Amino acid sequence: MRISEISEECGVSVDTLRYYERIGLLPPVERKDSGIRDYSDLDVRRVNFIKCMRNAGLPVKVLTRYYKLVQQGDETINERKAILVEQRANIAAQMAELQETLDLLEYKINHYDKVVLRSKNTIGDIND
Amino acid sequence: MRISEISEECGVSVDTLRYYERIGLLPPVERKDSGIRDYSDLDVRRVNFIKCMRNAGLPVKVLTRYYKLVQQGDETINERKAILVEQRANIAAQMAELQETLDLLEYKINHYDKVVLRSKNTIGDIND
DNA sequence: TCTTGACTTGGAGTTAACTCCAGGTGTTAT
DNA sequence: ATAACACCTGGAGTTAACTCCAAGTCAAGA
Repeated sequence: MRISEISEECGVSVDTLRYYERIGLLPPVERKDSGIRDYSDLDVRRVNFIKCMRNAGLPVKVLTRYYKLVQQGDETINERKAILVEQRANIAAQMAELQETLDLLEYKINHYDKVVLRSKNTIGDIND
Repeated sequence: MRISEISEECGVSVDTLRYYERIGLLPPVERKDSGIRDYSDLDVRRVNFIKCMRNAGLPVKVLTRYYKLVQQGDETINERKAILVEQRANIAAQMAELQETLDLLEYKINHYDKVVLRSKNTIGDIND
């Protein structure tokens, strides 16, 4: 699979794919004789996973560390799991914060609705 | 209120407060005769709001635009509300993505648990 | 064969949002 | 009055994560 294809399939730019490889987040990708990258199905799965994690804001560094451990084999299973557990906690915390913000926005939007309604009859208040 | 106080109270660094003022996210703050900033209660509320929104990832630019509109008065109420509504949608979408990531992490962590258990009796599998 | 388009590399540039610094001024406690 | 400390400014530096570029190579169709 050529780079443009995996890029398309995973929704990650070709520049980003090469960048990930450069920094070691992706392993050195197989090449054809001509030197052109030839991504495997495993690569596709990995890129998809990375994309999902990046979407949630996991730092590239964390993912890189994770895959370094994967590469080191079974001794690192506990450490790997610890990373995932930690990131799960981070995301849960982040969701709680988003919910707070959402509530505040809800309140504000609601407030605007009231002001807009009121100002049809009386003089509008300033609100911020 | 001095800058270190509002910084403490809102959990925003003094550098960031001055930075926000420089870029127009905060209005020019009142000064004492000596030139030292003197934040008002309104400023505190605004900084708290900004902090909450920044926490949720709202870009500084969006917040700046919002406050420019606030400053322009009541004609901009609909536009302001539209910004809030849009951001609410963004956050909701973001939460959905986080949930997906959370589910995937849950699955993986669970998978690790199984592998760890299994490897107590048999030979451990590679997992990634 | 020639052109077109996708691929390669190393390195430089970009963006957001801070964060830090040097050099200077003001305020307060002893 | 002098030391210590918080404040001021303009500007430079930092970090993450890309994104773009120039100059060159390779493969496939007219």
